[in-house]
Amino acid sequence: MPPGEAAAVEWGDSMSIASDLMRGNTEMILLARLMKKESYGYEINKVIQAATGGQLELKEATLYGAFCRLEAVGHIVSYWGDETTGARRRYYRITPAGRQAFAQSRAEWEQARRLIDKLIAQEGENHD
Amino acid sequence: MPPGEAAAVEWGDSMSIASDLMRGNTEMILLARLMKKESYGYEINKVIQAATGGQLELKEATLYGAFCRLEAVGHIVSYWGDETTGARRRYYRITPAGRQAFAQSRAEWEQARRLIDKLIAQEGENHD
DNA sequence: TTTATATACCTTGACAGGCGATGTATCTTG
DNA sequence: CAAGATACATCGCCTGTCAAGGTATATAAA
Repeated sequence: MPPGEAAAVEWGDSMSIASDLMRGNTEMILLARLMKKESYGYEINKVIQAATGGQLELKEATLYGAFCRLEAVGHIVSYWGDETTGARRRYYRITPAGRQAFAQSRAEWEQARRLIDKLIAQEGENHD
Repeated sequence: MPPGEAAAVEWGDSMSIASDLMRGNTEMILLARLMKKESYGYEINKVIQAATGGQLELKEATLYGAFCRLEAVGHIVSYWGDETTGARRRYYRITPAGRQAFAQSRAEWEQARRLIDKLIAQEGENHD
């Protein structure tokens, strides 16, 4: 690792508790991207990697599994792009129900985040 | 629900995405309690409920499963209390390795939290 | 030409943590 | 005596993530 480069949170490798930390947030993160613009799986994953400085990369099985669940409950819809060159792309668009679900997810995340932060606060620790 | 009472995050019921949000944080939360003082399962769960105003309650199967894992990897040790009355209690004490693991977990949690918050930030949302 | 790399999607089986359900035992309160 | 609180434990299920493998097209290097 080049000096000065931060250690990535390697989702899925031995030193990572992180895939459990991500659990339940994957769909929210995807919806967040689709709030900004409709897009397709491969690009969304690249954008997430770029936005986090390479610290977060969704695995393909996780990514497509999440898209599948989101479409099944009507939070997104998909359609094939009309690319005349290169690999085909399946585009996703968020639905009104998806926007609502995102708002709800964000609220639940913020509540959970507050609770966890409260429970691991350092005041009063016993160092015997 | 009485007016003015906040809706609890009901871990495990139908409207709750929350048990997935908790995944991977259970052990950290238990270690956080044991940093403050050694204690036993039932009490720890009550303290967690009190500290979160009833918003978070670990299920017993979750609680004891987590203690079991923590002990298996040497992050806590357990011993039977010497109660002469009432139900027996299994007490837990955090080990030096457990303190180290907690510090690491907290760092990973904070990193994950930052990443998630960044990815769901609202700037630039597209409301077409 | 062949090979490798990037783009782009999909599926299968295994794994692990959380949960509902159930069981045990003791003590207190009505 | 029945009910509820205290206190611990276990079983099997469910679900999201992952490793591994597969398909196909385009471009760059050998």
